[in-house]
Amino acid sequence: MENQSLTIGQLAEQSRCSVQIVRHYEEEGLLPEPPRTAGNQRRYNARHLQRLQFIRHSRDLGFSLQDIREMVHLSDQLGQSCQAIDAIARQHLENVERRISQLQVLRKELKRMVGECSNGRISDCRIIETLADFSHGHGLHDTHTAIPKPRAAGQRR
Amino acid sequence: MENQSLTIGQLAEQSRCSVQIVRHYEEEGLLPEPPRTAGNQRRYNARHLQRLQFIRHSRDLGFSLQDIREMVHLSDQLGQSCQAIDAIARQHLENVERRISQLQVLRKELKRMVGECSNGRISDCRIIETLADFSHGHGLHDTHTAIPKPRAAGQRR
DNA sequence: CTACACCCTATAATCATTGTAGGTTCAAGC
DNA sequence: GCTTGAACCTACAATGATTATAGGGTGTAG
Repeated sequence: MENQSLTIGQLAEQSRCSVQIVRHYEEEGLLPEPPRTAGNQRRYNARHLQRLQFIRHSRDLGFSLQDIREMVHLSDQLGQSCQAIDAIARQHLENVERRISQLQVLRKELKRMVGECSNGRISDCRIIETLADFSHGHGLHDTHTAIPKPRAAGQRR
Repeated sequence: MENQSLTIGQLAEQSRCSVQIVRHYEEEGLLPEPPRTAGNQRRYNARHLQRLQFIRHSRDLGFSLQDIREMVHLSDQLGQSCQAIDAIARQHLENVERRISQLQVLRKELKRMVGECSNGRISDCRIIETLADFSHGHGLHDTHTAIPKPRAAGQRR
């Protein structure tokens, strides 16, 4: 059991996060405040890393920080039932499935659009026409699903 | 050809937008500044409505305001080729398709997670375990696709 | 002419993340 | 022991699209 301490930079690297976002998660109450050196720098241990990876993985799966906050707090109470966590996950799964069907409708319309464009004059452009024409229902009108936009990955540092 | 003028509220209602967002689109250069009454209130005509519907439909399809700005400006130059617009649409279609496959991977993992949770104690919870376990690759790591989050619809006013 | 619904501008909040500015600390090499 | 430079610190602003709030002014029906 290697008990060595990690700098924030090492922690970030090992969890595919930016250094800033690690500090942000601490501020948001997702990651416990680590001890500091005499010079005020954060020093982390393996448990911090584990929690950060939990957060990062959950974000990859599209959970909101609010969802993750709840799951993290729930998971600290080991004796409790995990019904609440299951409920969050099921709710999220529903959102994902709704979002997938919306995007499939959308893909269909986009495909039709680009298929019909013959790269002619703009005055004849089917894309413009399609976008301007609002009269055909396309089932996209109740899109209140909270799938967060994926974060940029692989470009920290 | 009914040439009556619309208040901003009427325009918003007919295009399923909020009043605030109409003003915002004007500020962003997507919607031309309409004439005003002596008392400084905006009065719109049918062409404003048409453009706003173009914008709204494009947003429904997930185009960014930047995309729409380009398309709107391109579409004002009727003689030009519509290659550029086609390129924007194709690019967006690619983003949508990438996003769909990501979400499908994600759905699979979520389904497995909720399937394995037996609503027992948190100490045995498979969901927590799955989220904490970061070791299995799941192909979600390069998610820099710019599909905008769908706006809330049906709750303006 | 008075209500009152609707309009006006300006500014802040949302969400998750990145970027910037200006300063401090740690550790390696000399 | 001292210097250097990378990595750290805090604090704040920006992103993108939209909603919300505050504090007013306008238009029109009764």
